[in-house]
Amino acid sequence: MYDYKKIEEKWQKYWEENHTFIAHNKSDKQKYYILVEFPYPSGAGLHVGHVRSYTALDTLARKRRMEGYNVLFPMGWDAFGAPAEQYAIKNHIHPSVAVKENIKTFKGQIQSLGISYDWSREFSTTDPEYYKWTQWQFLKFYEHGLAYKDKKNINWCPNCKTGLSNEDSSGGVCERCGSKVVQKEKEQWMLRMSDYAKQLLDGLNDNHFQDRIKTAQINWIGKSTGAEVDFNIKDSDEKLKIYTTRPDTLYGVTFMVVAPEHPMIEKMKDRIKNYNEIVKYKEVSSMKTEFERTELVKEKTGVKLEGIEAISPITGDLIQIWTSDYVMMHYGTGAIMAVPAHDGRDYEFAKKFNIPIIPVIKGGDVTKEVYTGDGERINSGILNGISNKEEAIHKMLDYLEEKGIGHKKTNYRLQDWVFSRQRFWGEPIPMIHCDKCGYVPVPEKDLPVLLPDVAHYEPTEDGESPLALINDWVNVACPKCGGNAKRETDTMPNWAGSSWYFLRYMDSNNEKDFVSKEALNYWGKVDWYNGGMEHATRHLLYARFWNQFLYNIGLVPNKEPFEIRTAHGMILGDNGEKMSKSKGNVINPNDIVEEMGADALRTYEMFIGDYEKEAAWSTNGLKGCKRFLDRVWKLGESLNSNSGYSLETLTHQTIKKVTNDIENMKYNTAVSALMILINNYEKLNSITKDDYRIFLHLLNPIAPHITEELNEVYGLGKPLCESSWPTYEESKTVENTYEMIVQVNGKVRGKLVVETNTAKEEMEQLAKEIDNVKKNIEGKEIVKIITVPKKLVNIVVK
RNA sequence: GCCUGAGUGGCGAAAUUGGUAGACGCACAGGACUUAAAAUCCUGCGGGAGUCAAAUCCCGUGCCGGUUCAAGUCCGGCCUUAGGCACCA
Repeated sequence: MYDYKKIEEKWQKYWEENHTFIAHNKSDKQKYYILVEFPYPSGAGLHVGHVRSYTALDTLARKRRMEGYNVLFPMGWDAFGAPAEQYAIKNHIHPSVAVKENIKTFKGQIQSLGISYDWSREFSTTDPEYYKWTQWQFLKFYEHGLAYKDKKNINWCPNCKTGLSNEDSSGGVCERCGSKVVQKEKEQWMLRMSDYAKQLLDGLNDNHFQDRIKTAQINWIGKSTGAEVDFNIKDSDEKLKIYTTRPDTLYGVTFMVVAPEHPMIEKMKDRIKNYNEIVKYKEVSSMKTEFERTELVKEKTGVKLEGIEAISPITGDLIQIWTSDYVMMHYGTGAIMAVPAHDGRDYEFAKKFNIPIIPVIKGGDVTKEVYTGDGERINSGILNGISNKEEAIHKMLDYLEEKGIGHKKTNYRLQDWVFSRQRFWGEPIPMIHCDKCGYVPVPEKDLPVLLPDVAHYEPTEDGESPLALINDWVNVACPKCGGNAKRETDTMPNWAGSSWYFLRYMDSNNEKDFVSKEALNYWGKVDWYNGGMEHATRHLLYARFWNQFLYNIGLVPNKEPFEIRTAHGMILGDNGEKMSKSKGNVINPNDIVEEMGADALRTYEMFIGDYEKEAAWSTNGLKGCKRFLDRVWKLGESLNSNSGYSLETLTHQTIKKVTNDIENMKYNTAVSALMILINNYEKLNSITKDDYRIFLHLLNPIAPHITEELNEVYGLGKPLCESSWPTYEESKTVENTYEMIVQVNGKVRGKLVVETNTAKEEMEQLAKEIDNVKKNIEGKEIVKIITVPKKLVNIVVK
């Protein structure tokens, strides 16, 4: 019927030659910045899931341009990191070569879809021209004291031979290879993200993220409010500082627990009679990963610190001190006051080790692990008789502060970002270590620190970066004293490059600066950022942290980088499972473009279901959308020479519906509105050119090729991409008549077409005249009549 | 355990935010065209009762209860499911 392939190629060429989608950094138009997460160009090629979000935001971008905005809609590549490296090792080619190949494949695939990206701004995070600035920004973190090196137990993947962030090792397994993560003590570069916990939390009020995304970030940051309280150690100047959210239960403390790594153990070494036993316990628990400490070990373990005791700051009672790995060193103060009567974990521990339990809240059920909030305080000194939780907490806080024993304290779960990876394929951390001067930053003029061109990049056995083996790269003169020094061989995590790429797009060819001030001021924030739910915590938090830092040191004009953040749902295989080679349910977008055309694929992916939810692929559903496009094509054969809209009301309704639906990401109902319109056109013998043009225009952002072609073939006007988005008149979306519903006791007993402006009294009159209604109210008493204009009449009878 | 969502025909899903439940599409069935098939077009399509056919009636949005003239929508309590957090003090 028509050669979609030819048509798609033709219009893609047209857009390219006419620079239709090139964004300009100077314009009288209002700016609008739309961003979809850039892909990781894996060897597997484009996934139909990519097509969903790219098409969705492309639809928005095309509409915005037609609405008169200067739209920035860029695309690039996130290509550092383990997958590219693994792929390269497996196939015995250099990662940079593999990345280039993969990018070529991806780009070709994306271009065949007709997404309106501004390709002039394309870059890869692996381009030295780009990672030069990633390194430069790392130096800014260092300069401002936010990058530091610290020896600490890190999550270590024995298979990938690299350190992992908490984010990358959740569940105790390596996110990439699935191996069991172990603990390893290593010097790591860290970014002080925990300093930003409050700003990252507060900033969420300054943008419009979808609630589920906002909630995920709030949970991740993990704010909790409570108090820090000092317990004196008997016969010592030492104090044991604890953190609690329930200072109102202070009278119920019967023991204390410190984390095995708590520094007090070392300090009190001489007084702890069973020190050897404690050290042994510490060793055993340090072997366990966080995951084992929290998930696998059901039974509480611990050792009492013999020889030292704490003193309750409010009762003066002596309190035994234990160590147990159910207390974490990195949260709060690494020490807790245990209230076994009202905390499940403390209760378990007390039960096992026969420690006394003192209830302080009436009705608090210890066996059910319940912290009963409200209930009368008993055995609680100054709090006795109070039954409101908040009141009790406040009273205790006031008391603690007055006596100088404790104070209010807010804690966050968010930790510092482990920024080192012992890999080849990442941005080298631009630091030099000199025995005399310590760590010295690489001078700006020497950036970028390029990755050396070598033959081997497999990780080393001892866990050092492969870069450590390359002597003439590692050995370097100290920039400060000129003496012998060594380069840092750790590289940055994959998340580094993606933490500021949205800024670079504003001015991606700038050689003098990471982005020019003018470009930053013009484009400002990303107006609409879309990406996967899997990035709602990590990537999104890192990027916000990075941007907030740049803002705080005066390098970018906005504290929050993204105004709107949305997330698409995954596309699953036709069996409802995640697409994977092993399950044989992978759909290759290339094949679909080949067989049905890009427009059919795009239309189907927009029609498949709620954009935010996951959806199972259906080839039959795809065929239905192809059928729809064929009917759009055929509709051109029934044009008459009249002008104006044949179906004025429906046309205005459809313009309204499609316009609003695209804004609300209700693409599925936008398509269905167009299906309804074409169904109605087909019932007419012929339609006008105006009818056809408006229809093509509304469909254009979703199916851009076929609509441009038909617009040209029938000489309906200038290309749609160069025309203004259709507008509707509210008054014309309203029908002259409507179907009035008549109910008796809430049940539909009749329907009647009446004029839209029919008065209430007349509606009631007409309602009572319907035979079936008469039948239903006959011989009964009318209690009342509810009349809703333009909708219904409900007669209530007894 | 805590925090978000979601649960509607055979299937993907709609429902103006309290006002005709199932739009639109798929699948299926019957018919037209064809030597035939595909494609295309027309008709039907939640379940049940009723009828030659209708009209009409009953049931139906995870379960139980409530508010209301009216509930998929609001309230209370459960169940299932997806995601986030989690010995976090």
